[in-house]
Amino acid sequence: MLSSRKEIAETIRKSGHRATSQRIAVYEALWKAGSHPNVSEIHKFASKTDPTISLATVYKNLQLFTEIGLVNEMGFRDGSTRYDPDVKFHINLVCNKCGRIEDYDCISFEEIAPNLNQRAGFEVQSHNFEVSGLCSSCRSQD
Amino acid sequence: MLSSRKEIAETIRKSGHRATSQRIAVYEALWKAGSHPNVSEIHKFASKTDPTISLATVYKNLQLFTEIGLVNEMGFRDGSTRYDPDVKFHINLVCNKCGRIEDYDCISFEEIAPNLNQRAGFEVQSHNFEVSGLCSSCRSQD
DNA sequence: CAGTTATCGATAATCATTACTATTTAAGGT
DNA sequence: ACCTTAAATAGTAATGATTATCGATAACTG
Repeated sequence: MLSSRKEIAETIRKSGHRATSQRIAVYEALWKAGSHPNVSEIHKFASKTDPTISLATVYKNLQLFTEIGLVNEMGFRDGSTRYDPDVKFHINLVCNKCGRIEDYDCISFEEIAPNLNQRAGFEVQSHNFEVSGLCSSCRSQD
Repeated sequence: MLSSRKEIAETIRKSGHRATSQRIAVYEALWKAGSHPNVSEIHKFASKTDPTISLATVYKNLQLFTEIGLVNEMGFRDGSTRYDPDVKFHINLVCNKCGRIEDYDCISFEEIAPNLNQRAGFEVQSHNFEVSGLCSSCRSQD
């Protein structure tokens, strides 16, 4: 996690892009907007810092952050697209009833698919491991 | 895989739904439409069997098949939703450049997250494991 | 500090998905 | 085989998410 605005700005510049105030607001909003926020949730939080920030700007910057590896963009089974600034490999447990997403730590990706790069010639850039079903609290309600 | 129409029809009826000709056409199209088809690809193939089948019908039946476990519905990073009649656990390697999706077999889900049900109280209904990056042929083009 | 050009805001356009409704049809009982 | 009836369908309108467009603005370079 990049904590200071200076640090965020430098990371963006290093990737060859301009460190605008909107970009920094979007990056900060990513962390404030709770776990696995979608675009409109991120926009809501970015608006607190910059009340005139456009939804289109949020979209474009999330795309940029995805390209430069600052955030993990994920498509879910229900069609929603969500973002996670925590790029560490983990399982997302998605409840089909209440919709909550819970992170679950498991063995490393290297243990799951050893030497994927050499075996399949595939260069990994990001992961999304979604497991959907029923969470404990929804199961006990029936 | 259910091969005969009679077998498909029986499976649908067992789930408490009507075995319509459109449903059977959608199920058969799922296999004919190549690997990980999206809705419009499935609709295209189902139209060959039933030229008047509606896109809305394809949507509704894919939803039904997902509910009764006949197909795996998956959301991808690029926002697309695709369907896989092969519900066996595997990794989908998605190339960010050419878009091709390649299946990759790995260790079982039980080995990745042992006793998930007991540990997290989570009842698993489906998986989608997406790994995106660059495939071997796109890498060698640079 | 001025010039260049990436980026922004606002909004229109596009695309995927869902909602709606009159009509058709599968399945069960006679 | 024929009714009955509720489920399912076709066609289309409505919705919602994402992308495209473009004139205005501001970040970086020298």
